[in-house]
Amino acid sequence: MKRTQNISVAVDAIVFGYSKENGVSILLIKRKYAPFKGKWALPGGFVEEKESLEKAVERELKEETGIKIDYLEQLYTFGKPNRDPRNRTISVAYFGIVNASKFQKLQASTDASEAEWFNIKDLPALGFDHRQILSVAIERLRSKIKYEPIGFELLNQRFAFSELENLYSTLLDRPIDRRNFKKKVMKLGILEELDEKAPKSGAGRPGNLFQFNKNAYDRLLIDGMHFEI
Amino acid sequence: MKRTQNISVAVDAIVFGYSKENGVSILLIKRKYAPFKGKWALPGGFVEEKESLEKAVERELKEETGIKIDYLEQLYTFGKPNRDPRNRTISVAYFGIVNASKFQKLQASTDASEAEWFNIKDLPALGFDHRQILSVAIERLRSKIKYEPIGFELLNQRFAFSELENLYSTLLDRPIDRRNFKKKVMKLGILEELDEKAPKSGAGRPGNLFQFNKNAYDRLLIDGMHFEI
DNA sequence: TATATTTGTGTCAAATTAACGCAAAATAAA
DNA sequence: TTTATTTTGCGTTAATTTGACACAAATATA
Repeated sequence: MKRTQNISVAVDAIVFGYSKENGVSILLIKRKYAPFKGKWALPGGFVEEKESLEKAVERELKEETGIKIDYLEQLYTFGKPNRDPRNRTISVAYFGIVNASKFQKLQASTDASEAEWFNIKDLPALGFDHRQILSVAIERLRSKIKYEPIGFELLNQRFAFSELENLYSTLLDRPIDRRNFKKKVMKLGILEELDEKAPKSGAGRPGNLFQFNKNAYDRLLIDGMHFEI
Repeated sequence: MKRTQNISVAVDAIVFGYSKENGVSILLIKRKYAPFKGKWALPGGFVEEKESLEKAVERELKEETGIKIDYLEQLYTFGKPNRDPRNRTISVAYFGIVNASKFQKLQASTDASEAEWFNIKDLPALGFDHRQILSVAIERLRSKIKYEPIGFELLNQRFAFSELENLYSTLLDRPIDRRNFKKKVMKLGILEELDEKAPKSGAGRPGNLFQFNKNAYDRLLIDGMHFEI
């Protein structure tokens, strides 16, 4: 077969993080080179000859942000002919999540790096078609928490129940009934309640810590779950 | 930026069709050239320089099978380094549906062409990683009919209710209660019952024709629907 | 004409959901 | 120290939804 094609293949990563104080955030980098030099954009870059797409994402994330991802799945492939001003590039976008502890860590060391977290409600202008990619990712996150316990990936391994509640009501952008929510989540059987109390944060009765049971979750996925809140 | 990459970009199409007699089927072509010459494979091919990915799928489908699709959405991008024996190729796979009338039509003119419908339970050996792509597509179809009325795309515009019931029970591979199913579907408010009777086919009381109301469906999508059967 | 087949319309108990009440355990204010 | 205020844990109850069936009506077929 003759080679007449001249299309580049890139990957981009939309990485979500969460904390109660900063809300749902995504990781952006400040571009060092043209095009869009100095502008904010999604971390990503060109795929190397012998690496898989996933490896490419992980490599780029490490290079550009120093972060190692906790959850990664393919989001969508963007391929409009003129989305890159240089030459035609199709980008396979990946959807990633880091848990709360890593999210906090990067925040502390942000100054040195060119990577920064931005609350999804307060985003800067972005290069390329990254704004559009981001919209697709946010939509995916919103719908995903309704049928997969993906929300747990955003928290630490052990968390207070109110953090989970807070996360869901932030993502769904509406109040949720605390009592009914807890009943529903517990009935899924994927959370273990620990004896330990959560570290105190302000007023109120201290609650137990909870943790996510991965095995129970995998069993659930086989049957298929629906988790309408 | 230096061009060091040498990756080809292709699209593949998984096109579903349905009829009561032949069940859920997908469209395959017999390859005319190496690699996998003479083997069955998904329709598809390399993306041209200035066309979008969707246009590429539509073009390839027309060239290879003569069919025009009724529903098309991106499925997944497959990019393992050695999935094509020639040189590295990533393939953006698309998920398509044709409605029953077109499905029948191709069947009639199959002999001349190299395209053929295969029931998804009785598939031939496939070239490349197309078997894996197919699995992802079938999984998508199975899960999609549970939260989007995508099943209607597989039928004709006007259909007997039993055809819909039959489609769902075929796809879900289990019996469904006809009466409860009808109640649930009708409550979605996206079907209109016509005065006309369905053309008779065998014994039994003749039923009304139904048709899908696209406007009502779009309204429903905004709120989000769940359609657990 | 009797029988089998398919469609249309219900019924009803069980399970689930949504809305809310209230006491217990902590901090914050008086 | 006493009294709010806040947050958690554990309910109750009515309304709704689901799942399992019953049965009559309209047609083809034996």
